[in-house]
Amino acid sequence: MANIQQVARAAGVSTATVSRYFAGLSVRSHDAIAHAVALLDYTPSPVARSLKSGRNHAIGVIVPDITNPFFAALVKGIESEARGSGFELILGNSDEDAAIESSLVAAISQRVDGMIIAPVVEDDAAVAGFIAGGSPAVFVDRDIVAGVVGETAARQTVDRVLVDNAAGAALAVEHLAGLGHRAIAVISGPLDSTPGRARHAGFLDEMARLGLPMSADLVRISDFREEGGYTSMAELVDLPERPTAVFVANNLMAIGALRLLNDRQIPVPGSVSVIGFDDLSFAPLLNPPLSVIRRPDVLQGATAARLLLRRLLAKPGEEIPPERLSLPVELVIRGSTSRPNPEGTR
Amino acid sequence: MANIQQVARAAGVSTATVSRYFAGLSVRSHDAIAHAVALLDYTPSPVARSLKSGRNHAIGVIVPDITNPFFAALVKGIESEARGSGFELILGNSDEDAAIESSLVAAISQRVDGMIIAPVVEDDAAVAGFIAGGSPAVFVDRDIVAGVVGETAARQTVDRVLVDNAAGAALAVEHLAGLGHRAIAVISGPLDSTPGRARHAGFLDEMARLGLPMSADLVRISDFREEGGYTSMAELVDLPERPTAVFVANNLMAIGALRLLNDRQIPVPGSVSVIGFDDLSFAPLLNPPLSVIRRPDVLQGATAARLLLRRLLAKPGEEIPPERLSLPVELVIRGSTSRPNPEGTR
DNA sequence: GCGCGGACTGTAATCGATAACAGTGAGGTT
DNA sequence: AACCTCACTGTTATCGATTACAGTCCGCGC
Repeated sequence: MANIQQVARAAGVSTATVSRYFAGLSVRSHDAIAHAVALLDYTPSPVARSLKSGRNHAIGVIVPDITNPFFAALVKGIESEARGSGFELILGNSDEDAAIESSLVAAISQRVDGMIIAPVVEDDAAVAGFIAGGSPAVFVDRDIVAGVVGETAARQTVDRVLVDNAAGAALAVEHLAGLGHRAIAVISGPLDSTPGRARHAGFLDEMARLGLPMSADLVRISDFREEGGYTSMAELVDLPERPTAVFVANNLMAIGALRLLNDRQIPVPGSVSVIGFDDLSFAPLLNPPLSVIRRPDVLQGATAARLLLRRLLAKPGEEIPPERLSLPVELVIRGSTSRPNPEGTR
Repeated sequence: MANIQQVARAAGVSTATVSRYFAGLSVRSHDAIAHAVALLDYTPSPVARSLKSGRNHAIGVIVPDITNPFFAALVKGIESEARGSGFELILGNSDEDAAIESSLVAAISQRVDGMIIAPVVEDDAAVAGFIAGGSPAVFVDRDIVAGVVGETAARQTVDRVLVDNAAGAALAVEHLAGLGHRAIAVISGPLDSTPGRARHAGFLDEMARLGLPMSADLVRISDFREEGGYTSMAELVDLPERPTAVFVANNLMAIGALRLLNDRQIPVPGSVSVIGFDDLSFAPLLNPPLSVIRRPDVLQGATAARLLLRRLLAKPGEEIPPERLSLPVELVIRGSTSRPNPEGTR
């Protein structure tokens, strides 16, 4: 690849003039430079530009699992928003592992101008360091909790794009209770994650508000993975008093739960109603079609990207107060939830 | 972030010595430097290193649609392979659009050392330029065809990781024919893509080999998207002589096709058998469970990454002959395929 | 004591671009 | 004619690291 010196020589000007040409300033030798550029197929080196300017024109995106359709949709939303602005995406997949997440953040923090992070846990020193270093970040599905490393810095320059997890969980409980269910179980995600905790709390609060009984047996804390949903559901159906309905706190665990019910040939919703959190494009085609709490996934990514780009494109000195957005969720009723079967639970 | 000068000053040595310290050479002031580095929290700037060395320690990954579970799995495979080697991933989503793909390649080609591309079409000048510039690339699902821009350069330095598309299509036909189907339709992808063409040809060849009748009505050329599968299936079921089985050449179109059948309440496989290409984690849970031709998706990504890294890590001057790997596919029989219903097609 | 080799070190050029600064020359004004 | 202004241009330092080259210093052998 040609460099600016070769172009300058070919056009008979200095490198400064070529640089100005690319900055859009008016230049006497405009045509000669254009000709030399075309001839040599020259593009300014982004690396050299980065070094000089301190800006990378790249944003880091860290997700726990790109094969989870929700995160894929999130990345798609981010991508479409970033592309137009000339920012590249550097992607990291943390595999739901906090240590990997940490090392990913450390590895890319000098190559990006900002990050969008859907964190595994809420306390990550590498993320805190990135933010403390003055770089902007946007948290997806992670609120800022007190007493955590880097909390102070985060309150100032970190935007958050959340969904109303608690309301979603409440919506699910309300729906099931409205159908007549009383013995409602929950398969929750890790409680040290924002969505895990918020959905769990939303579930319990709504159960209490409706005066529904809640036994410890009916509460399973799992891991947001398909296998976790599978084994948790196995534990629930083996209970002496099997629940008539289950709220599963994310999409992968819901798939795992359905798979267990399928394997055991337990009719859904005949014997157990199931409702998940996070929609799936193929949810209507499942057997039975899965009722879910849906959130705007692509939009959540696009919003995160927009908040980040707003900071990155701000004029120096411009103060931008951190945003905390909460996107609405909705109940999508399909075939996996129905009235409880009066003939008993088996 | 501190720079090498500050570290050098703090340790009382020159920048060259600090640089050598990081290169692992033996240095008298080892401890003083280590101390200064820890104190200042210094990490060498990857941008400055890139500029000096000409290597970016990044690989570009371009996929048509990250929300397609196959590509998500592919990226996961690439990611896990790249992480260990200290290479970052720069991701681009082309949205199945050749022009976007082109501009993505152009935008990142100076920021990466190599690319893994799952191309939309087979002829892309930007990709050809990247390769002609001496950078290695790996094609996923795209063979090198004669007469295309950059063909010559590509033959020398481009590895390919394919799957045996034709064999997969033949396997599907064989399965359906074995069940007794004769009127078998196909919903193919774009014929200017390698998998589109190879699966299409594999289908037609096997139909001919088995002596099964083939009418133009039964051949639909679509676009590998869910909506395309939906509309193509609508055309097929409206045919006066409705086929008893359909081979759908990718996963998203298969979902679309199932959705149409679902919407029209056409029993599967009672009225029409359906078999897809590319498995889905939730395929067993669909209604009915979808029979598919399966390929090793994560492995395909990991393999592509390994081939690319092998070139990137090679000693200068080392000649590496280009590989063309074809991974095996397998038939997964589930509930969406059965014997044709003798009572007719409706 | 002198010279030599080996181990380490500092100086300075370099990668490719940008931008502050100091010209340069054409055109207009007095 | 002298001078000023304006629009553009070239020279050069700079971003942060690496590395060729040219030392420096120490211990050892003669």
